[in-house]
Amino acid sequence: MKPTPPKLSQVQVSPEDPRPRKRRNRAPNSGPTGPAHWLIRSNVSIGERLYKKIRTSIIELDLLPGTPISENAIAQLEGVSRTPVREAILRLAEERLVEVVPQSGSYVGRIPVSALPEAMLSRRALEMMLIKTATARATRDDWQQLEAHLALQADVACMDDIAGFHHLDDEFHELIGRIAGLPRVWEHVQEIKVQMDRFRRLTFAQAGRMDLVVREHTTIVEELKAGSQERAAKEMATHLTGLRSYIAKGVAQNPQYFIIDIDLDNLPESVV
Amino acid sequence: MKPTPPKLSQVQVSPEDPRPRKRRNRAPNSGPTGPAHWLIRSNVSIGERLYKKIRTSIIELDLLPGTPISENAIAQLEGVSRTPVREAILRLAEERLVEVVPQSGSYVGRIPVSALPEAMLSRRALEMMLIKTATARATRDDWQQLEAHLALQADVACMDDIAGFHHLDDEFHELIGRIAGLPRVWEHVQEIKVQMDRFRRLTFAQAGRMDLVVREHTTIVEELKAGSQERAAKEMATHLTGLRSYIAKGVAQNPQYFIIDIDLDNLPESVV
DNA sequence: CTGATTTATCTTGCATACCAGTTAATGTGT
DNA sequence: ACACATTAACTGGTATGCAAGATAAATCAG
Repeated sequence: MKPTPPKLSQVQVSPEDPRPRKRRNRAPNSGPTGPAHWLIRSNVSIGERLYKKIRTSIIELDLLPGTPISENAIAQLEGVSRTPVREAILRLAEERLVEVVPQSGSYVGRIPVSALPEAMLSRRALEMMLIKTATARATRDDWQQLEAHLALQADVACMDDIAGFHHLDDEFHELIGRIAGLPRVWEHVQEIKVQMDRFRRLTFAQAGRMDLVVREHTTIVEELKAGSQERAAKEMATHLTGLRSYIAKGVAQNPQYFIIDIDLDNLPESVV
Repeated sequence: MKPTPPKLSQVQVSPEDPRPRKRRNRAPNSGPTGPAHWLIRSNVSIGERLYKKIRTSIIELDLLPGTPISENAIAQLEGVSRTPVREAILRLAEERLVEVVPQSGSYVGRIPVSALPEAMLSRRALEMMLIKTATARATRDDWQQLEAHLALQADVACMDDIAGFHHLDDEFHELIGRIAGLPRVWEHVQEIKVQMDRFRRLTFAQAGRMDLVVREHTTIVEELKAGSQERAAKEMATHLTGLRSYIAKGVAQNPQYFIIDIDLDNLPESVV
């Protein structure tokens, strides 16, 4: 198959190398220079693609918590080698979406219960800051974008398109982050709320609640337009509070999907 | 060493395999089960070790932003193969501590300027929530721990041990997170503030400010003991605000260390 | 039939090899 | 001298193979 020529290079040639190189090495590590900024290559490596694909499968519960996943199996299924698969798995393990047990197996990460109330509180704190800042900075153009988005939400809510509505919900909060001039904060919120999202999908169908969400969004936008930071923040807090009372019940129904690392009867209190 | 039996397995045997296996395969993927929880192995893989080592070097500025780093060079230096090195580099690239340019080279990540004000605002929002919650929940035992830590801080501040003081500073904020019953939130804050820490080390020596920090910490603890959530939060905000006015100057001094992705003359405002 | 032991076959961790693409020293033509 | 094509030596992305540990089926001892 492979001729495998005698490849003794790779090793560093000694200074007295009898065969003087015709071409000199290229300048090695000549101090801090940074990458050539004029060419930013697109990162569409196999590993990146697999990461996004598996991540979506986990978040949307195509893969239930605790399901064994095998690097080999995925590699065969996708027709690639284990290397990019492993790259994706390791990234997912870092955000606790996958649990890797060395020499034994990997599993879709169970939801750490302690992450749920903390994520809710963190998200609320950050998004209250975002809505205050957005209220202070929003232009009339921003108002229009927000209202157009609200109309879109109402449309999709009518059609009972849960997945589509979930996407729009994220987009709405992202828009507020952009208006606040703090888009990275929304990215952090997204990382924080991953386990919350999985919990929600596991426990309630969330159908019928879409109208309520649109109403709350509408109220938030109204307060934003009125320029009242505190009231807008209060509405945002109302919009994001909750969940806490559902945790104990949700965990009790399907304990195999969770890592119960805190006392379910004594969940962290919320202080607004 | 090892007889290495004819290992033609690995491939899936066809159903009509003339040599029926004496041992059957072990049950494959029999539904969600989760890992064997009774044995939690320590994760001291080479990749993990390298990740922490390189990360520390970057954060503590042993490696300046923009410095080229080579997977091969590190692998040789550490006496391991490229695989675990690559694993570490990829993790670092995710938190923007390394910039990877495919087929060209990798570099210590330059500091994205836009991350600085956003990190400060996020941290402030989260830590204000933490101190309020901690104030509400703290027991007399917690008070003692806090005061003991303040004494420790004062000691180290006297000795001009900057690195040690930085560590204690982090520990103080971590303690507040624990008292609030929300330790994961502090972990998130740590991720958020990485670029801020690098900026600080790049621009000011921070010497002489240690006494001020200890005084501010002391004030915060006093308000916590008094049980006044709002005042404690206000002191925390004061403690964490700042930096903004230094950004433009710091970037101007060493522009090669930064990714200037926002308008330096129009940094995001702070809304408390 | 029950419980301990063996063993085939899994798993992930790491090493190695190869590839395509980038880069910069070099050679060459003008 | 200077512009330009050439090309050796690098880069990170991927494929593959082996090793050590874990696990459950198969086997054996009682």
